[in-house]
Amino acid sequence: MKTFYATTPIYYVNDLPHIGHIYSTVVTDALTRYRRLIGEKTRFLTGTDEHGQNIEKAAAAQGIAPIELANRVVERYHQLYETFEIENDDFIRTTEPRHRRGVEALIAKIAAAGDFYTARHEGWYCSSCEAFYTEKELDAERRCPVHGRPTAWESEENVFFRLSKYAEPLLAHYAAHPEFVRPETRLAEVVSFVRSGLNDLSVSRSKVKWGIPFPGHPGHVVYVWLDALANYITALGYGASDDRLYREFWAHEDAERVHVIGKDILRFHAVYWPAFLLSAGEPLPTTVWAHGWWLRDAKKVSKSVGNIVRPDNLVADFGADALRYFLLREMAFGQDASFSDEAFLTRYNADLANDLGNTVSRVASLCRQSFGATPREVCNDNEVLAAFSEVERDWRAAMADCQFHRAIEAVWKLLTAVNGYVVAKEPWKIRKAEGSGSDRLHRILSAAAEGVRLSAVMLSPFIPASSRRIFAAFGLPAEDPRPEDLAWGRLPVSTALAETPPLFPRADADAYFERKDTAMSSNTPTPGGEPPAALTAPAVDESITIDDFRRIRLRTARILEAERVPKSNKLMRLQVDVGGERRQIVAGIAAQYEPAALVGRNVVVVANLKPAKLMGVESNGMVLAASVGDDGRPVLLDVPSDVPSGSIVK
RNA sequence: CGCGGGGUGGAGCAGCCUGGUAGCUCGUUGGGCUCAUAACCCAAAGGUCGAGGGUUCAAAUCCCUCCCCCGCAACCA
Repeated sequence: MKTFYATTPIYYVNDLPHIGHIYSTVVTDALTRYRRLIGEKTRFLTGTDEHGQNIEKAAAAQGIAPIELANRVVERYHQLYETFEIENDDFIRTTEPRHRRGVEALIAKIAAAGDFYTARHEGWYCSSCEAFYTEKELDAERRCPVHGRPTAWESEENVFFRLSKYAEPLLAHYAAHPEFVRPETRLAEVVSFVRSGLNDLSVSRSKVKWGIPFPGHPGHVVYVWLDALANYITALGYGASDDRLYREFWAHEDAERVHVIGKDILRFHAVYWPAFLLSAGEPLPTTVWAHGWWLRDAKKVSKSVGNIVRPDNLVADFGADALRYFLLREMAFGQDASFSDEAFLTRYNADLANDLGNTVSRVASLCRQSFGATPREVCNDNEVLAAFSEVERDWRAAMADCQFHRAIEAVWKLLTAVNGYVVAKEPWKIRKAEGSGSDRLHRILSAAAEGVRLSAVMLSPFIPASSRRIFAAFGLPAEDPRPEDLAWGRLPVSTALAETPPLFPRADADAYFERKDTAMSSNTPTPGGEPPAALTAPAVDESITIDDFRRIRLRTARILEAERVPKSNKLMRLQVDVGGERRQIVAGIAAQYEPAALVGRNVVVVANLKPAKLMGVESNGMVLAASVGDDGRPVLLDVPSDVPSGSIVK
């Protein structure tokens, strides 16, 4: 039997859930719900990645054990999944014994294939990346290119995986299975990366303690990615005595295996992971689907807190389905999209309130007013039925290619067809002219109602809770639909209908933003109650004591010289006089100020800031400036010219 | 040559791989309907598809060059 297995990435517990995590999870949920709806046997896995030095450190900083930190974040995820009705079949945590056992089994197989060897690994190590860098990759200060943090020379005996051996087999696999990476542009990236040559991969760490001990190498733990990627099969019982799920959903010729990921972790999923599996002699995933990123529309959204409406507020005010809908509809799956509150409100009102919600209430209320029930028969010959056949075909085609936005668009065509049909047939006039016993009236309203019901069926993977409410509005049980419900003519006949509240009450966008403004700036709680805890960062007490403040030495200073730092957009090199002492300060004001206009100005500087190099220029302090407007444009603070330089500011 | 994404009617986007009437949503204008959440339906206006060159019978789409914008990073100490 054909089976379908979908996974999200496992989320690093270093970070609280955000829009990106929600998106990956909602997408995978929608995909799995769809496959189940068309009659496939599905399984949906998500979970958390809990090992690594970063977790170790974050936990230490909070004075708790790593597992305790993980437990807290996992709890957030569970709350989040409940809010969004995520129907995962399993939730794996890499700290679970079943995972460790599976990783050990995978490592045993790779070892048996002769693909591990030990060697000395030396290099400049960044503890934030948990990665080594070559001299070339670092700057003059030997700082890590990712974090800009200092690296340290480390030398350790490591286990290496013969990744280089799999370059050719991987390329052969990509060529034979163009669907292995989607969208296609991403496959091209992967191919070019592998063509450029693969280095063997260090897969053990001795610096890290918080991880799975590497079998046969005391003092070493398994490299986080080898550990993490294995979750996709360890959760199926790989390496356990009962591995039925693994055989059914992974190692089966009719098993489809899809990893939904963000494009930032493509390399790990499309190169390392299949190489591990090839080595172990296990089947590869069918498809790695790399989606784009949600960008924040910087132009329109103010960075000051007042104007930002966060997703948790949106959920509190409009419901999780509204956000699910927005995420799936707004992003062309695979590409980047931007998230803005204006776009959300527009989608909400135009699509959910006006089209979907209004159509449901329009048709339901026509039935209720005419018969107090659903029509007494189902009409099998009408324009809505014709539209449905076409829409269902488009919907399936779009979903087969994970084009959620197109699938949704298709369903909207059916809603438009229903509305057009109702306008053309004018059932309210028929009721007046012929009464509620009219055959014509029953047939017309049955066609309209059946169109709405089928829209709800096709939308159920995306907005499950709303679909159930629509079913209830038409006298059906408020349950997720089953494959047989995806056919014309399943509307119950002559079933009493009760009045139902609007599905998506129309929102007044202007009032909404205004209210949010006030709520935020006056620091009062949101009227809708507490936002879901899962989306809220823990409160931090940001007050400092007077002693903290005294540690900052603020002084007035006079600018003696100013010149732009070569090849820099923002940096200005200043020579200032601080009470007789001359020092060089670099400031990010070159875009706003002309050097000549700065000379002779009196400013405030932080005199005891640790020196730093910016674009290779040393800076011994910081010039204070107000941050103005959305883009934080710096405006220097002026000091009256009669204040002597070097005066204390407090 | 830092990495990546993008430039398509007023706004936001799809189409580009697999050349052949430029499509969707919002907005605007006019009309229709009054069952429905001031919702719905119909129609119209509005585009040198960033610029230039090339390939071709034919280019938004393929090739080359250039310009501009946005993330991230480098540089906001």
